[in-house]
Amino acid sequence: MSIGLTEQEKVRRVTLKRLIDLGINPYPAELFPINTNSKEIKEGYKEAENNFQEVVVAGRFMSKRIMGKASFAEIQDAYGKIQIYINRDEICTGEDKTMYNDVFKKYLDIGDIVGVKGKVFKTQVGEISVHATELILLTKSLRPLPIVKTDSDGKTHDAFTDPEQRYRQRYTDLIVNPHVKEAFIKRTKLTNSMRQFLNHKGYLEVETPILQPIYGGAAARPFKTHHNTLDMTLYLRIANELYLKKLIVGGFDGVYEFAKDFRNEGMSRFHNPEFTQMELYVAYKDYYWMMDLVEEMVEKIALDIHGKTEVQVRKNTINFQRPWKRYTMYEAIEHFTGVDISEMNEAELRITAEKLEVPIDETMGRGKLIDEIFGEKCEPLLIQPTFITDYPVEMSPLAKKHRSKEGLVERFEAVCNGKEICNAFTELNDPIDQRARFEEQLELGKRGDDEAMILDEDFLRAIEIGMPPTSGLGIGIDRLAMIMTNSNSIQDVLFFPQMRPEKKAIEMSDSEKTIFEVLKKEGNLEIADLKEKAGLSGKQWDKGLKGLTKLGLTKVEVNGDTKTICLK
RNA sequence: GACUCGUUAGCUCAGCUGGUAGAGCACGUCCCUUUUAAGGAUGGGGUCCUGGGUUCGAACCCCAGACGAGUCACCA
Repeated sequence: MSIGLTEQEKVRRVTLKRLIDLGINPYPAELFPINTNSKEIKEGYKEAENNFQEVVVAGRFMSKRIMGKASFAEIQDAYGKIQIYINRDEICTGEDKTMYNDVFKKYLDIGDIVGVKGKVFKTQVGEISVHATELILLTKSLRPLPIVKTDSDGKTHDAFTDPEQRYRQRYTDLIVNPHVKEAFIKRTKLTNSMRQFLNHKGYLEVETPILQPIYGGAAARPFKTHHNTLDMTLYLRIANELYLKKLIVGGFDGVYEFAKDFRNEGMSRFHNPEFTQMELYVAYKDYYWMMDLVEEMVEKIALDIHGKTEVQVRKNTINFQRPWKRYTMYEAIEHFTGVDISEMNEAELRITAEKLEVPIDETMGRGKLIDEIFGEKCEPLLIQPTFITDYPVEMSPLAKKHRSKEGLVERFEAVCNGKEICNAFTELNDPIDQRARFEEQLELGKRGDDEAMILDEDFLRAIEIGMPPTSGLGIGIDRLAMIMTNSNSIQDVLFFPQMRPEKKAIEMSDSEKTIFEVLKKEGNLEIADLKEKAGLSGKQWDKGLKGLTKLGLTKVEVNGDTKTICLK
């Protein structure tokens, strides 16, 4: 058998061959006509009615309990598990008992996908089961699955928990860890609920470019790529804000997009290089209006997913019921630190930050200092959903200046469970001001801020043509999904989180290669001769030769006193 | 990027002071007609993450590295 397979994998390949020899196709092409599933059966079966008497189900073999001529097995389909009862003389009506004795008992393994025809009944122990009349192999599994068992006390044994393996082999994770599937179903409910809400309001779902010649709409480092035909640099979008605003200029009065965005930055349990945001732009609205919309929408999402507005996240019960608390940033800082910073200049802020033990540095301006104090002293304490409004102008080059407060913009974030979940503005539509703000960003860029925004002439042209007063929103779908599914890490709400590449499978080690090369060049050699020619240390020599023998590449021929190493 | 912890059978994990690598489940063979973490008997299965070092001898001690997790830093 092939090198590198485990014993269990070899056994399964032998089994596969036996099945083929028996004329059973382990990978049949034709459709399998299932007419129900585990959930329907468990919920709908009534002993008195004697219903579900001709069922056809299919799923993955998850356990097998053989007791002589009768057996129980469990199959798992998309909705859960159901027990199958198999009796030898019913599966094999004639004299030939191969189907039961060999195929079922020996050749069907945990992990195989099978179809079952039969009738539903309740066992003596009271478990609703399918009494099989026919068993059909639909797919042979060649790799053993981790076996997770739950005992009568509900205690789980041998759970498949290693995060690395779970993320790298999400398919396995999904098979053996039912709660994982639940979390992803909730995530999809979330986006469905949001989409339904926005469609109901009459907004248009759109798609905008992911490959962009100029990246913009946020402050972040991008991924860079190259288009061969046009011979130009393209960037994976870090946001889609500017494109959506161009559509508002074009005359749509409400557009939204569920957007995969890409940021070439650090990874953590809150950050993945690609993540999903929903951005929404609505004409003739301002940020107050948008706050109402966010409250309404997120409350609905919680209701759609959980049937109530309260969501348990670790130790905290978060209640999304409207209305949410609203603080201006100044109010929030005063509330949590007792310090009123609204009238402070940069020097005073610096002193305040130091008093509050907020880490700061020389390069920080007034806006950044305020943001640092907020981020350090307020944000982590905001567990219940809370709107924070009116941010310093320096940090928001795309937001409109506040209608009445000097130095601030009309911007809000919703903070929940100590983390930002959305960001919204009354959008800046004054082209003169917008150009000036971009130019300030250019200055920052020249001073070394590699996340400063780039001036986008096409966007400015659009704004000059005229964008109606508009309110815009960006809401982090992954972060919201983490809260709605009580997940501690973004990796738990992404099917395939980004990971370092897996280590390559076994190849020849250096010492093995050295010996192998000598043998290839010189032909078969006597053992001492080979050792000398290889020129390896004792340890390496021993390891290398043993390794080669194990890989099945060499063998030792003994002839009297001389031992010769041969290539196979 | 810093610190801490981890990496041993297909899975979950033990492995004492450095002395021939273990358990449960899974797998192979055998027994058993309503069981359920089914049971009983028996057997096979290992690059102890990788590479160096110390040692008569390393899963274990030392050094370097890989991968992962957590905390912090960074992150509009």
